Amino acid sequence: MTSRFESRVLTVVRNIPPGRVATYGDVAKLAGKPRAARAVGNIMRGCRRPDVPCHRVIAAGGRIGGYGGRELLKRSLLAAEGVPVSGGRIRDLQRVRWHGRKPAKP
DNA sequence: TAATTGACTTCGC
DNA sequence: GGCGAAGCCAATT
Repeated sequence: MTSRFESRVLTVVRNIPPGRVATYGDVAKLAGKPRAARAVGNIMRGCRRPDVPCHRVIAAGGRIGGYGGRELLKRSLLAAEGVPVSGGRIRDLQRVRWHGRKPAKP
């Protein structure tokens, strides 16, 4: 906790605009470690803060992670933000995929 | 300090 | 399309 990487990940996730999503790999990449997708997941698990929209962070291929159990709380939140979701999957991932236009300041 | 675990990703069968 | 194995990183025990 409170490691550099974690701060960066949190900042990146916080910068994800509404209606957009990013994969764990993308967040990791934006955080400076393109292969730290697992680590990102771990950080998310321990964070769960209101200032960090963890529901906008999804798995690769438009799949939802395990957050919220099997009912996929993320799905509802994403759908409510305008993200096209289909049975627990993002319909047009490339369309809503966030590219990090608002980079964090280290 | 070392080993295990997990909200991951990608390739192969 | 589903299942398994290998690889990578941080947190936890």
